[in-house]
Amino acid sequence: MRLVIARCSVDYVGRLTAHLPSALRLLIVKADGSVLVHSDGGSYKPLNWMSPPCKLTEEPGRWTVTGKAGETLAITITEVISDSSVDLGEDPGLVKDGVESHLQELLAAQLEVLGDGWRLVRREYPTPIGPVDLMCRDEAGRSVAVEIKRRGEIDGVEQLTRYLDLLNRDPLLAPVRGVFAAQEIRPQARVLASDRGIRCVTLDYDRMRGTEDDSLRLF
Amino acid sequence: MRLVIARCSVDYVGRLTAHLPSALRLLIVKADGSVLVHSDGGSYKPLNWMSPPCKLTEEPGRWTVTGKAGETLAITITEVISDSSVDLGEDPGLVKDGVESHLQELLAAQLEVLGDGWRLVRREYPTPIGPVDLMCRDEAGRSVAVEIKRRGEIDGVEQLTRYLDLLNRDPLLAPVRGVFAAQEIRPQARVLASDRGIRCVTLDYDRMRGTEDDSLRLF
DNA sequence: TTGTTGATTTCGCAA
DNA sequence: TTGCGAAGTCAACAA
Repeated sequence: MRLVIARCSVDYVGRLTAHLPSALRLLIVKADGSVLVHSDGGSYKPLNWMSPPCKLTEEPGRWTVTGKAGETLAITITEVISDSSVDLGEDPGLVKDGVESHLQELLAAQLEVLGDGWRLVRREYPTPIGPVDLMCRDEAGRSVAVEIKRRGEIDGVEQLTRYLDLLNRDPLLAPVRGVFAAQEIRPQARVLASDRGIRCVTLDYDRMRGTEDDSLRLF
Repeated sequence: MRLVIARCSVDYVGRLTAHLPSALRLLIVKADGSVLVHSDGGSYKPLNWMSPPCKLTEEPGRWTVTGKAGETLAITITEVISDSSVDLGEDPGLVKDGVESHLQELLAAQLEVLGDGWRLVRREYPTPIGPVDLMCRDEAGRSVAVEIKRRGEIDGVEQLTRYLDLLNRDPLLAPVRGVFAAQEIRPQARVLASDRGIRCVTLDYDRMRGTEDDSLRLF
């Protein structure tokens, strides 16, 4: 990794055209050739960048980075404050926990959260417009489509509605009811779901994870 | 801006829980207190970070960054390779060109892409649930609502559907047809649009921009 | 302040 | 490889 503090102006031409007037900035060149142009603020997103795969050509006072699809990042450098390189080696990578797939996994294993006697038909039940998170049968054997979100918003209710419209055209499944399950459900989403006869269920992630731990402890 | 090259492990607890095993990484502390943890690869996104507003507490071998909503980023440092600071000053910021608004502008000026004899009623035609990108009349004077996206996905079709539902309640406009125009339209969005009687049009941005240039060259 | 929409989105999974 | 949905999305803009 190479770190350069320099006064530079930057021009990007690709999906869009963008220009950065001259100023002091941090330029990062990563091992894969990608380049980031950071200012001393904003967010984690650079002012400008080039994603790998790309190629950096260096001339005095001018860097040209060319991407795979022909995008170019042209950096004009008028003053270099510092320029250093360091070998960081491979990174072992990030370990995440707590995302939607885990919620889906937990709920699939704990269908009793939705109702006693419920059975799982399958996870990621395929439809022409995308997979339904969980397809179930309730205690009376009736079809239920379950949409799971970390945060329940209107989009999720729309998504479930589309699935239900489609699934209800299948005489082998119909009638199919809907359950919208999320860690947190926004009031607007709750209203819309209610209006469409969709049941909302708030999931307690910590408790569900705890239940999983408990069951593991039994062995 | 402060740049530190250090061997560190990182733990984030917030919306999710994440852990980074010990490795050599670049730590960036920006003027607003935000912290980025970068490895020598990936994209412009850091492995881990804390967005402003936040507060950095530094003890020997341990940084604790606390966000506004109580999220914490704990960095345990076992070896410091380098540690330097530099004042970059304010950044003049980025100037962009070529996004969705430009597509809308181009299509409004080249309605023949949609059909001969079409007329523009207005851009950003207002409705109670948001503006329709283009409201037109076709060669026979029939109303057409046009939704423009850079990439056409299901959400865009839903959006246009909501507009059409609403517009068709207005006897002065009804019946209103829909056109979904985008540089690239995803198959699922195409299926949904087709199912709802919405016409899909793929826009060639470079060609449309070229046409604009051609017309400019006439003067 | 809150909600909505776009993004040079990036990232990860599955077909 | 490609398509598609999620993201600690971020960020700009309107109500």
